[in-house]
Formats: sequence, structure tokens, C-alpha cells
Amino acid sequence: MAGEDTTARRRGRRPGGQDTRTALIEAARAVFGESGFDGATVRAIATRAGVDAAMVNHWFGSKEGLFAQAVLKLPFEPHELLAELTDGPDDEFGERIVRTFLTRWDGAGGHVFQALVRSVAGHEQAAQVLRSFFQSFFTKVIGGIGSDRVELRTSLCASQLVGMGMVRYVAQFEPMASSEIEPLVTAIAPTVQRYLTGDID
Amino acid sequence: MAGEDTTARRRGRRPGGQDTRTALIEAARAVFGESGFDGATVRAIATRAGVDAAMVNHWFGSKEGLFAQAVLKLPFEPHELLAELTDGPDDEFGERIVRTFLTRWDGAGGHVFQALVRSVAGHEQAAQVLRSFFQSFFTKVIGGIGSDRVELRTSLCASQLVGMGMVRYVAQFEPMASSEIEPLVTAIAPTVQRYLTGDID
DNA sequence: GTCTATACAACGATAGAC
DNA sequence: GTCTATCGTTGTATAGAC
Repeated sequence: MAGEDTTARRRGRRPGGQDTRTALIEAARAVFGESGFDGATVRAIATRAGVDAAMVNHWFGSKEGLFAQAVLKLPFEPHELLAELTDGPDDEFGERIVRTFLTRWDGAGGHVFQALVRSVAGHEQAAQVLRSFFQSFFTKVIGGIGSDRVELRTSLCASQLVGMGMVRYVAQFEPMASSEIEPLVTAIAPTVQRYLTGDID
Repeated sequence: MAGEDTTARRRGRRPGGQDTRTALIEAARAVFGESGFDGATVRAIATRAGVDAAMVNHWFGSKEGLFAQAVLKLPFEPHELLAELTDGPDDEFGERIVRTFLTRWDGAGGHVFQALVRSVAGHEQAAQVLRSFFQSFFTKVIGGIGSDRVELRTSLCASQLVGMGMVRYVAQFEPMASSEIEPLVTAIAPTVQRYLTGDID
């Protein structure tokens, strides 16, 4: 992450920093809901929240980060996650992705993933914004390893990860629902690794 | 319901054939909702519908078939599907599963899968019944090939299949959403095949 | 007559009481 | 272990629609 709350009192605009963050999240939900991800602008969200547009980057790292936490309620910050995933050898990429996915969502609690699925399944709006967000994010993740067919590989990885979340957190099939993380990494990482760098046709 | 049947139970054809089917579906939704899949009995459902238990087999092939059409609204009959999947060499099992999954759901239309996901994500009840149904069904599918760790393999297969459906029908990530079936079979079948018969630890 | 939706009986499996 | 009750399922005779 960037800084903690070192700039909170600098010009005394708002005494409590958390209020800015909360206001941004509420404004973001409204604006993203009205305009979609592409249609919503950081400036419009910040204006509605009554704060400066720079606060978006300060609190959420990016427009995507704000979207992730406000609308999708993802339990992580995309930029930070990107750095975590890309740090390591390419042939352990699948392993890192699966382990990180499970660790983060386990930490957040199954109901968070469940809520995400419900909103995506229920509202075409949410599906659309998630789609552009996920594709943009995962393309960055995959882009660095120089494989071809980036879009298809992205879809394939998404299918295995999303399915893993569905089985573990939503449908709660045993033994996957109660399993430790590492056995699942062992079983599933080769799939993701193949989707990333292997032969897919 | 098909009427309170004030007439004494007579053998033979009752006027209004479709009414029995409809009555069974309505009764099944009620009983499955109250008791879950295992707790609900065919006889209880038939009694509530005011017809004989044998009508379940006549109209839906099995208890699972009734559940599939009444609660999950699946576009296929489990027994028929089981026969289709198990007919062929074991080393093409993954291929058949992926192709059949996509063919059936494509035929039904994406909104049907979407509705299934929504009901499973929304109601713990539906998740529970789907869980026992799916495990029972897939255990039969996998049971014939004699692999170990049947439950884990079932979960893994389910994760890839459900994820594929989520990406193609719900989130609609390109290119997976618009792809022809066969390229997806080529890309994903090896994953399912490995989950079924390969090394997973 | 044929066709089929229906009811009833019975089978094998399974779970629990004793 | 034995007995019993109940489960899902199957076979079959029958009644009504055609």
C-alpha cells in the first residue's frame, strides 16, 4: 500500500479520514450503478462525495480499486494484488494465483464471494462492469508472460477460479468447501498454469 | 394440484394428463423446499399431489429427474444424461462431459443457467439440495471408472464445469461467451480428464 | 380396436429398533 | 444378528381417450 493516513490533517478539509473513504464508496456505488464502469468518471464520483478526485487514488489506488471495493466488494486492492501475483517465477504462476485467490477469499469470508455472485447473476449491470474490470486486470497479469491468445487464456483462467469459488463458497461441495488451501493448490494450480502458458488447442 | 379427488381411487387413466405432471412439480417444489433432497420422499410428494408415487417415474424418470425439472429446472433428464456420458471410452470422458455440458446449456439458453446460479446463490435451501443432487449424480458418473478420491474429483470437475458456465453464460467474458463449442472442448477437456483419472496430488 | 395415463402390488436396498 | 418399516423403483392390470 501507499501511505497510511499521513495527509489526513494537512489542510483540515475533513477531520476524519475514514469519512472521505466512506463517502467515496457510497458515491461510487451510486455513480457506477447509473453509468457503468466506463461511463462513470472519477471526477463525477469525487464531486458527488464532496471531495477532491485525488482522494480516489489516495484511498483506493485507482478507479478500478474503488470499483472493486465499492461495487464488487473485493477483499483486496487490484494494484497491490497484481504486484503480489507477478512476483516470482513464471512456472509457478498458476500456483501463486490459486493460493492467493483462496487465501484472500477465505480471509474475507464465504458470504462475500456469495454476495458478489448474487449481484453479478442478478444485474446485467454488475456483470458488465465486472467483465471489463476482470479482463483489464487479468490481461495485465497474463500480459507479462508473453503467451499468445491472451483473451482466451484469461477466460479459461477465470472459469477455473470462479468455479473454484462457486464450489467452495457458494455451493459448498465437500471436500472442497472444508479443505485446506494447499491440497487445492496442488490439484488446481496445474490447470491454471496450463491455461496460462500451456497448449490449449 | 390435480383436484381433491373426491372419487374413490380408481385405476386407469384420469382426465387431464398434464395436470398430474404439473401437480407433481408444484408438490415437489413444496416438499423439496421443506425437507431437502434426501429428506423429501417420492411418496410424500405424490401424496401431496394426490397421485400415485409411480407417476414420478412415469413423468420424470426418477426422483432426481423430478428434482431437476421442478427445483433446478435443468434442461435434461439425469438418467438419460448419465447414459450418454458413460457411453464411450474412459480416456474421452472429459471430452464428452464438456461437450455435453455446453451443448445442453447452449440449447437451453444462457438465462436458464443464470437463473440456476441466482437461485443457488440466493437461497441456502437451493444450494443444499443442488449439492446433494450433484454429488449423487456425479458420483455415479465417476464411480464407473474406478478412480480413488471420488469426492474430491467430483468437486474438482464441478468447479471447472460450473466456472465454465459462469464465464460463458453469466459473466459472458469474451471470447468464451461467443466461442464455438469445439475449441472450448479442446481447451478444457484435458482439465476435466485429469480431474477424473489423473494425478491430483 | 390402439394408446397411454393411471393405480396397485411387489421387489431389492437400507436404516433403525430390539 | 433379526425384524420391521420405509425408501426408490419396476411390473402390470385397468380405465379412459382416441
